[in-house]
Amino acid sequence: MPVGTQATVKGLTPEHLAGELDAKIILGNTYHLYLRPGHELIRQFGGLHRFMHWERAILTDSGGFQVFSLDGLRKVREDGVLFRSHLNGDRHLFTPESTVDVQQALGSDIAMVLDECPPYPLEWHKARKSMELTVRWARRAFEHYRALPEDSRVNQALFPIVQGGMHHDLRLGCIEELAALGAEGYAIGGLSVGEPRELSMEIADLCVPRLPIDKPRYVMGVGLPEELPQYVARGVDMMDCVMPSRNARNGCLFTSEGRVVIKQARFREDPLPVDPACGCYTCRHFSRAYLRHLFLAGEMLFCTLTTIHNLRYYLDIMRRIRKSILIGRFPELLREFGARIPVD
RNA sequence: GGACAGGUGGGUGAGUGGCUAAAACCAACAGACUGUAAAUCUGUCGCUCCUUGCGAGCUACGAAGGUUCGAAUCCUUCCCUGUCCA
Repeated sequence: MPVGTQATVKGLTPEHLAGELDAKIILGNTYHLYLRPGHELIRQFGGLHRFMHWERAILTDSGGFQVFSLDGLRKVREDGVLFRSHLNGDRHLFTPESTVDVQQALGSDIAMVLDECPPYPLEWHKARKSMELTVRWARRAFEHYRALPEDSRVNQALFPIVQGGMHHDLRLGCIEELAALGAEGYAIGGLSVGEPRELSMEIADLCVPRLPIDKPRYVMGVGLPEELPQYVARGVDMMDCVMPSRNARNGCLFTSEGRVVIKQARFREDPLPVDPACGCYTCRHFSRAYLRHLFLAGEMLFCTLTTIHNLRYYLDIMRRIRKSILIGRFPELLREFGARIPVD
């Protein structure tokens, strides 16, 4: 899932996303859209889809990640998270209930429960306390969500988020509690917070097989291109990551031959496309030398072209994975990406 | 011809006796980026050497000379640039 925090995947038009990239679903963010432009304004415009002219699916994150990333601008309490706006310092209380309401106003297809995304490393006792709070919040969110009046309720799935730090017993305990909610899908959160990559994989390996197999399983905030098949091999159905879009803007391109840091001097006169094996618009029409020029000149087209490429590269990997599964050749593809087949 | 102002590292530009191999910004080069406070951030950025140390040596603030323990900073002469006046 490409990430479009502020009702835009930075640098792209919805036409890029739906056409060239053929993305089926993108992310939005409750915290950011609540602060600006405001969920009521978006409701006025007929919801996030119409507001941003995106007809396909949208998943909105709850603001739980901002508990992590805006550490210092927030206070976690029993009733919710008290944020101090990063824009102007105003105080806003996010509760499990209000977060459901805001996402109802946004009208996303999948809403996420408010969770506490804790930092890494975190000792067992603190991780336990944090996980238990996340579980209580999830229950409250679901209670509120299910009590929404039928007539005004927007059709929307709500996913709870497994926490528990890097502690196996806490993760398993959390899964047990959340599974009882009978949600339409489940997420694993608290990864991609600075831990070693093998550890993210280890936790996914532990959690994913224990989540309901007939429901979408979503690992939040991962990963590198070569990790995507590995997560899928562990039973992951959904992933999102800012890496393809953010790195594109910063000049780091993912290719079948590894990373290409397009701003490097060695590409000054390079006539080749970013990735000769890629079929994206950028690779079909532009040289590395041209992209490097755009970067050095600070041209905004740079962001557009590189974001198209990186997202296409990610989404192509996912398309290949889906296809290989359908024709029963996923193990071969997994081997091609140099991954070991999981024990489970 | 005259009167002012000024010449600093790739660029802009601070610095007016020692804390200055010289602020800051830009450029250049390299690195980072994981549910986006990110078109952001970090590092390097005169040369050489090594035991890589808040190390040693050399060169450097237009040029040459001088004053001083010590000069980008003060003095003298010269060269150059800009503005204004004739």
